[in-house]
Amino acid sequence: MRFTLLKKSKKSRARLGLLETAHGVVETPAFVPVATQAVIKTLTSEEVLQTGAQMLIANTFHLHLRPGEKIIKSHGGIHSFMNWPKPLMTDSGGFQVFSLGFGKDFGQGKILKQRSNEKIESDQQPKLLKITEDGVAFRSYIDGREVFLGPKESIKIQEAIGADIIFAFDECTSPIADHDYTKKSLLKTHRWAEICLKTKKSDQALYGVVQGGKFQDLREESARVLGKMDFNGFGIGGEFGDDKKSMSRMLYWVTDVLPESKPRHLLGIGYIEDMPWMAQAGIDTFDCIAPTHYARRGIAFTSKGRLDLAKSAMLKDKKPLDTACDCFVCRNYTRSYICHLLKAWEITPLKLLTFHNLHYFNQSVAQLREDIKNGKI
RNA sequence: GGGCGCGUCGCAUAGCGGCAAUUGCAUCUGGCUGUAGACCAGACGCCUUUAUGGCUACGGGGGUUCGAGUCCCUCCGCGCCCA
Repeated sequence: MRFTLLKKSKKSRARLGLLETAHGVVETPAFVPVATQAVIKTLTSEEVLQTGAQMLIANTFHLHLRPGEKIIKSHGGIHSFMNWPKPLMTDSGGFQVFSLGFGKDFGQGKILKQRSNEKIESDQQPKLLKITEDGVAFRSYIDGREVFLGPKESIKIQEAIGADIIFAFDECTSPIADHDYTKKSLLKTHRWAEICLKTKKSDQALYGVVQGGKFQDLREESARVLGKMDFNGFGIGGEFGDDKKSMSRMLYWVTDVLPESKPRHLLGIGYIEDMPWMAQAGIDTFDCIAPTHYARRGIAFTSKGRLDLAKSAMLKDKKPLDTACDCFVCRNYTRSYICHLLKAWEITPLKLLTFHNLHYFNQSVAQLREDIKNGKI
């Protein structure tokens, strides 16, 4: 993989770049749709291409559980398995340490939505999994068997899956973890990072993952320590504060320290309205489940905000999802029709909404690239 | 004409003497940011000083009982069977 910086903004840390991989070039900043189980739910790979997607991210933990990396390897890798010709990333499973661990225990996402008195303190363990020095003992949600994933295991699985860019196995920490817990977790993530680098034999690009939660000293330490390691790029993960300002500030701490020449991927963040400040903080790629996830809940993202197509009022609305959008869904279908299909419990509206949302997200980043090119950002 | 069965929140269901009353659908309102979830949570008789509060409620009327959606009588409506 090669990363080329085409332009650096004079107004901010925003940058325009090219990420070249064996499966093609990604123009950055780029949005990366989430294909957890080697599919963008409801769409074929051909349709995903038509949304303007440049790169997808699949998930090591989920693909390891099902169908297992051997099956994928037997197809010659994930690209041919899912018939996706363009670049691919795999997430390491580090997020599942959180989402199936403390995230589940406390019903919390990685963005603190409401203050609570609950705290995760040093040496505390989640209920459903066990975090040790060597990795994490998960329990499969499919058959209940124990599944162990550590830095070595994750890398070996990711090599078998065969994405262009893979991530180091990390622990994504919770917004309610205290400084002590976050620091210990961070040091372990750093030790795991070394093991990942040592384990990898393939020529895939490997990104280290910066952690450190909401704590400036830890974020900076993480960026500094990982930044000196021989990674091809960096993921920025973990919790992201409790409002957009603190999220943005947190990114500056990190991009201040990370080597400028290497690509940065912000893990799991990216509503439309987040894109500009993320780019301004120096983020090159980012993934987010929002467009696909919300689509299956009947929500369209539009230039006027979110639109809930399940609301009965939509049944009489003959406008397209977004009057400013030129995707095939907006050219050919009305809100009324999509509302009808949702109420009739048909599966097609989930596809139409997924397509539109992805198209809209990809259009928005394309516009962002234009804005950087034209010096607006 | 005779026999039997059934009428409970928009629809469908539970209930077999302590009930403003189960569940599903529908409806409404929230939530969702490296995806286990076409998901999750809440509301859904009316009123208010939102309360271990008041009122009105299980087809209509009457009765038994401290207490009835639940038992009895009767009427109305619906269904099935026999003539």
